[in-house]
Amino acid sequence: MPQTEQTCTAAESEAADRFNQARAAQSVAILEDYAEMIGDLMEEMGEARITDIAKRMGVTHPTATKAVARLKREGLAVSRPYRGVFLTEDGLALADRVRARHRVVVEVLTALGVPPETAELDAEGMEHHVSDVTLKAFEAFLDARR
Amino acid sequence: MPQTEQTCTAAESEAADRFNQARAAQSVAILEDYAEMIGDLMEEMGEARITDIAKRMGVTHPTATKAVARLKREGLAVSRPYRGVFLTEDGLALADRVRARHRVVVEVLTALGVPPETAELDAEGMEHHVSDVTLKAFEAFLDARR
DNA sequence: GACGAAATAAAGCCAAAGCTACATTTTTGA
DNA sequence: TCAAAAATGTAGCTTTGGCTTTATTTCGTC
Ligand SMILES: [Mn+2]
Ligand SMILES: [Mn+2]
Ligand SMILES: [Mn+2]
Ligand SMILES: [Mn+2]
Repeated sequence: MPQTEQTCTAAESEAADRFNQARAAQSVAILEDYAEMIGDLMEEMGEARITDIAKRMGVTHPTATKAVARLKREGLAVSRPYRGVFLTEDGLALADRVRARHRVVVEVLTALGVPPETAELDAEGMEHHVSDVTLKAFEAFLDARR
Repeated sequence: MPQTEQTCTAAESEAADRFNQARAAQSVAILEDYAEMIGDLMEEMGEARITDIAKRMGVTHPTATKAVARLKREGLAVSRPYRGVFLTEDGLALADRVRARHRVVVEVLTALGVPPETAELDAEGMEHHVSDVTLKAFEAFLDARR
């Protein structure tokens, strides 16, 4: 039977889909940034202290504590009171994926003529909205021009 | 006198700057999306009704109402109770800038081999983190390959 | 070992952005 | 005309991610 029921137009639902995807990406952006950064600190210092996390993120330490609580709740990190924070296996995997994507985005931007410092700044926000499909395209583009 | 005072390392302050810029961009992202979208509705229908705004954004109407309240507070829109929403001169200028940037981002993505539908989806989030410097680079890149 | 400094925790405030539920106004059409 | 439907407003709840302030714990040093 022809489905003529329609609660919204095509333009409406397409736009809504776009905004919903952008919102979804944004809701994990902070998790991604913290995971990547805690991974960096673990690499550099062996562990990630709340103070160092807060300094790197440019926030106060209670804010960092809350973010770490969310990471723990999502199974991405572990920590005991007054001790350092450590990524779980899942957290490490996320950190690695995010770090690799970050690098690709920066490389693409610089390849397009964006100054390196600007590329770093813009990539920090853009990266979270780069889907797997787009990431593959970016990698192919970079490979092709070597 | 040599300024040896240092409250944080270079790595820390650079990272913090990056995250602060990303946060700043995010805080205006929703304003930008609503402004662009209300501009579209004004073009298509002469005015933007709360119901249509909500449908396009994929949110409920109270959420749309709150966003419009913020636009009005920031001098980007005007409206009277139970009537349509209209962009101010500032709001229109913002909408035009945002719409142009959106198009450039989509074009760059497709030029890099991203499928059009994916480009539209990803651009909706990425656009807000594209600085003026990067936008200029994007435009130059597109111009060069014509 | 004790004490001061540093780090961490905990409590609570705020604004933004989503939602539901309900009240009110406007529009539509019989 | 006027009653039902649609649109809009309003109230209030939740989560998130900032913040400040205050309490507690750990650490470094003498
Ligand atoms: Mn980031
Ligand atoms: Mn990053
Ligand atoms: Mn957008
Ligand atoms: Mn857009």
